[in-house]
Formats: sequence, structure tokens, C-alpha cells
Amino acid sequence: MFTESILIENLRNAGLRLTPQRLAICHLLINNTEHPSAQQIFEHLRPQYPSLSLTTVYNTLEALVGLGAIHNLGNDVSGTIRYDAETTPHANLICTTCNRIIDYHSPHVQTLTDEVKAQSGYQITGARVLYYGLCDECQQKSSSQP
Amino acid sequence: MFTESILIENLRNAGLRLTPQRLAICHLLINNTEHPSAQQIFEHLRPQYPSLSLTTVYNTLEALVGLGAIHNLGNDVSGTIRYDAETTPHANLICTTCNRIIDYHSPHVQTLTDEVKAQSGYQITGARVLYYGLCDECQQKSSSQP
DNA sequence: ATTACTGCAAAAGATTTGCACTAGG
DNA sequence: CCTAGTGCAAATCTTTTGCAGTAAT
Repeated sequence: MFTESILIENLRNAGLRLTPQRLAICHLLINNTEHPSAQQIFEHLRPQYPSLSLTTVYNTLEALVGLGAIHNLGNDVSGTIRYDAETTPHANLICTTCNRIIDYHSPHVQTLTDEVKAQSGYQITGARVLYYGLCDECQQKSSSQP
Repeated sequence: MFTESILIENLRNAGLRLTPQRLAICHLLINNTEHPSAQQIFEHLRPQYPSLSLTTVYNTLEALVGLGAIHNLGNDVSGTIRYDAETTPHANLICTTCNRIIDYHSPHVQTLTDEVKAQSGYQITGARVLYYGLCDECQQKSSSQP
């Protein structure tokens, strides 16, 4: 199904209301690979939805996280919570200079997750696998300016 | 070397001053497996160091993280940053009910880290491998209270 | 018609900053 | 001595909460 975002399906199946604000936030989450924060989502959508409030962005993100439809990645380098619409087990790479976050897929993440679930004794409900460092671009910038 | 904490060595080698406050914070970090927050460290030490300030705790933690002597684990379930004095590659398990954090050692973490360093193109400087779920104790409490 | 959702304003927390004083080296 | 470090108070920033009005179902 490509005409309807999987996030919207999640909301519908949970019996939550499909308000224009929620639909817009889901649309942005699906069509944006920046792993945005609540504030960034708010700023992206404000021009087209002038009445949108930051509170609603937080509400919707909390609802989607609660449904397991998106992941809370925890705080980035600037201390702000970032979200990820990609929910298959993977790692995220966070650039400590530009604060950009990208997905990094590796079967080792699944292997580790399976092991933790089997051996830790914890009833695992979520995971965050984050690596911090300098992205390609920021490495080049910093090496050209000694 | 067991008479001198490795954290204190780190401070000394970096040329940072060994104030009583910093020594106390290092001592607590080494002898505490709770992965404490700045506030928790402050509360633990306040009785013995009545003049200690939360600002100094934050300063010291920032210095130690900067030296790579401890790790910033990011925000726990309550939104507070927690710290880990164990810096070998490992995962952390966070209980979403009691907010407790424990270390989980697995060779798969090192494997993944090696792969990310070799293949991502990022110059990796740090990592956080976090799993969220219910710890043994909280599972038992929740199953006995339906 | 219901009641979940929205948006505003205010509150709550965690962390950071400015600055005068103190003390480690 | 000298300047890094401390402690206090205030500021900042993100996220949460209370509540009256609005709109999805």
C-alpha cells in the first residue's frame, strides 16, 4: 500500500482520530529522512498549517511512539529528542558536528537484539543503537581548515 | 592500580586540577553501578560535601566525558541524562518501569562497532547501545498485580 | 451527540551561563 | 601568583500540563 502511509494505518487501527494535523505529521515523517525533532517538524509544517501547535506535534509523536509506529532516538548532540520512522532493527549514525542522523543497516543489530531478548531476562520493548562521530562532509570541512 | 581510580588518572594526565569535588565524583562513579544522573550524584555526595554544587557536578561530568573516561548514555525514561563509568563496548538495559540501568556485555557489540567503523565512512567517536524493557523484578511485580 | 483532539498559556525539569570568589598547582 | 574551578542565581531550552473551545466519528 503506497497511497496510504503505514503510520496513518497505525492510527486508524488503534482507533485514533485522523485529524489534518496528524495526517500532515505522518506525511512528513514518511517523506523526510532527517530524523526530525518535534520543533523541526513544527517548523516544516507551520507554513502550510499556520494554526498547528507544537503541543499537537508532541501529542502525535507520543501517540505514534506508543503504537510502535515510530521510534524515539533519544537526545541528539544538542539535547533534543529525534524521531525515526524506520522501525526495523538498525543503527543510527549521528554527526557530532552537523547533528545529522542517518540510518545504518547491519544484520549484526538483529543478531545482538535476538541475543539480548533471549539472554538478558528483560522483556525488551525497544532499542536504540547509536554511533556518534564525524560524517564524511564534516570530516572534509575540518581537514581543509586546520 | 587499585589505589587510584582510573578516572583520577585521566584528569591528572589531562592537566586538570584534582579538586576535592572532582575526586569525590570520580570515587562515586567508580563505586556505584547505578549509572547515576548528575542530580543523583549530587544527592549522594551532598551529605558529605555540603558545599558541593550541581554546577560542579555537571562541569566534572562534562570534563570526564570529554576525556572519554566515562560515557553519556543519553536520556533515561524520565528524560534525564545518565552516565556510565564502564567504557568498554557493551550494551545497557534500561527498565522502563523502575528506570534502573544495567550493563550487558556481548561480543556482538564489538563486532557491530568494528563494522560501523570500517564501513560507515564516519569517524566514530562514541556509541550508545541501549535496550528498553521490563527488568526481572518489574516483570514479577506487574504479573502479580493484574 | 460524544468525547478525543487542538491550541494557547503557563509550568515543570534539566542543563547552561555569567560572574565574583576561592584554591590547586 | 595565576588562572582554572567553584557555587550561586538567573537564564535557556525542551517537554509537559491544564483547560476551554473545536471537530472527527
